[in-house]
Amino acid sequence: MVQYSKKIQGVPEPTIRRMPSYLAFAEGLLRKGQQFVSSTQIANYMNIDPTQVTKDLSYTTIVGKTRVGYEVKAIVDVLSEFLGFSVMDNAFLVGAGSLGSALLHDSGLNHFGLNIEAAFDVNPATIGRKINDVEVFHIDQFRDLAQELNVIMGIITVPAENAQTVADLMVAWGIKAIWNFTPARIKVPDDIIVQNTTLYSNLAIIFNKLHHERKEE
Amino acid sequence: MVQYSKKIQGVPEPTIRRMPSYLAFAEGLLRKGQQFVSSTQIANYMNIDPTQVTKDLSYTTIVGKTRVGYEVKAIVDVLSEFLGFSVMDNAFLVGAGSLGSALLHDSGLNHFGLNIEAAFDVNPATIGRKINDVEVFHIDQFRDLAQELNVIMGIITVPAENAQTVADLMVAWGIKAIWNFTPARIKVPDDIIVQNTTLYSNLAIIFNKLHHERKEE
DNA sequence: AATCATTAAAGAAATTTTTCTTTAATGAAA
DNA sequence: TTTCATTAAAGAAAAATTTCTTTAATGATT
Repeated sequence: MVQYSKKIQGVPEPTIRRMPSYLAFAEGLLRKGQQFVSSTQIANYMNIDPTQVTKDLSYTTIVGKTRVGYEVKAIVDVLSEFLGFSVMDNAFLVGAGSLGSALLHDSGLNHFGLNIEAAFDVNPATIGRKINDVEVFHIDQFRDLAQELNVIMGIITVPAENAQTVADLMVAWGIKAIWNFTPARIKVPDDIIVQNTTLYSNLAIIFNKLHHERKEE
Repeated sequence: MVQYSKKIQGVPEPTIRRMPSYLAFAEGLLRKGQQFVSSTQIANYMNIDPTQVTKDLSYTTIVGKTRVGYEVKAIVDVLSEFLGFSVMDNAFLVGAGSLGSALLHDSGLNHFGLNIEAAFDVNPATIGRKINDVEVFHIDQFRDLAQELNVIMGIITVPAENAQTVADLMVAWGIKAIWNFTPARIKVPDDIIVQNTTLYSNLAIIFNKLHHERKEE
């Protein structure tokens, strides 16, 4: 079957996954006052191939100079911009349990362009409280607040069995993207962006390497 | 160049990433009393191709029955075993800040075979406290405790700039695997397993889809 | 009992991602 | 000034992963 349209100009997801680390590295170099950095240096830091770095950076407007490398400042500026870390987007978080409150405490999210406007839960013990200056509301109040505030992302940190219910509510509320931290997979309309982040997948990979994989010799 | 040895029998990492979700789905079905599940059902739940599911499951000992599907109980049992979720491994966590304490609160880790024996920090405010029954020690005490307890994994949840220092200590302490939650990349000997889990990568992917990617039409 | 529809499984093909190779540029050293 | 070594960049090749195709099995339906 002929495919008449696809993602235009899509940057590979593995590339995007690596970029925040390039950025973190460059930010560190910037603080240390280093002006240029070569793909070899970056690759060495990341334990990957140098051409991988140049390929990845070639998706942006950054250009390197032969025998010199890339300008550190340019990497920081262009990459933050490219990754969407330089504009602030608003989010609601549903599920103010342990993982939820950890995210509320994480200043890194703010640093990378995500502002959590409010949190929601059903637990009377947490409702009304403030976690790191973010107020926790009863989930029934979500609809009204979503109207007032310009919120485009919903973060799901409830138990897996409630993920779909929360997702349905978020879609009804007009949210554009959902960051799902449960192992459950949610069904949403095609135009809603879903990103699943399951910590346990990483655990599974570690265990697999520890228990199964024999070493290369 | 001829490669004389490689990973033997390596299961693709994307496969392992998907497996915890298969498992979570199967556990849900088991609770509901469903006895069999087809690859189509699983694929529909995951929003992936059915053959992907059969391929993934073919790496395990699970076999399906034509026109019936896979036995739910078998998926649960074999997958938990396969993913290493059915034996308990001990870990130390360094960095009892917001993310660190969230992990300490997360019962899911225990459910999936990871037991955090102790936590470490340098902040006097947290040292001596117990977080969800896990005691927080000063990092200097790590060496002694590592001797006593059979700990194979170290979890790094310190600020990025301290990641390498902590990793070096962990390696010196004889840890076999490191789960690194910072965006920094750490250098360790080849025989140490490192798994990097950077939340901000996921954020980058969402932003990229929100800001850059045009929809297919 | 015969047909049909659904399914797992295996292998082929297509796609995606990574690694390798070549080229040209240029700062540093001789 | 000339040579040398390092680098980015572009394209080719290789490797990994996903999707497609075919086959055979079998429960359900007629």
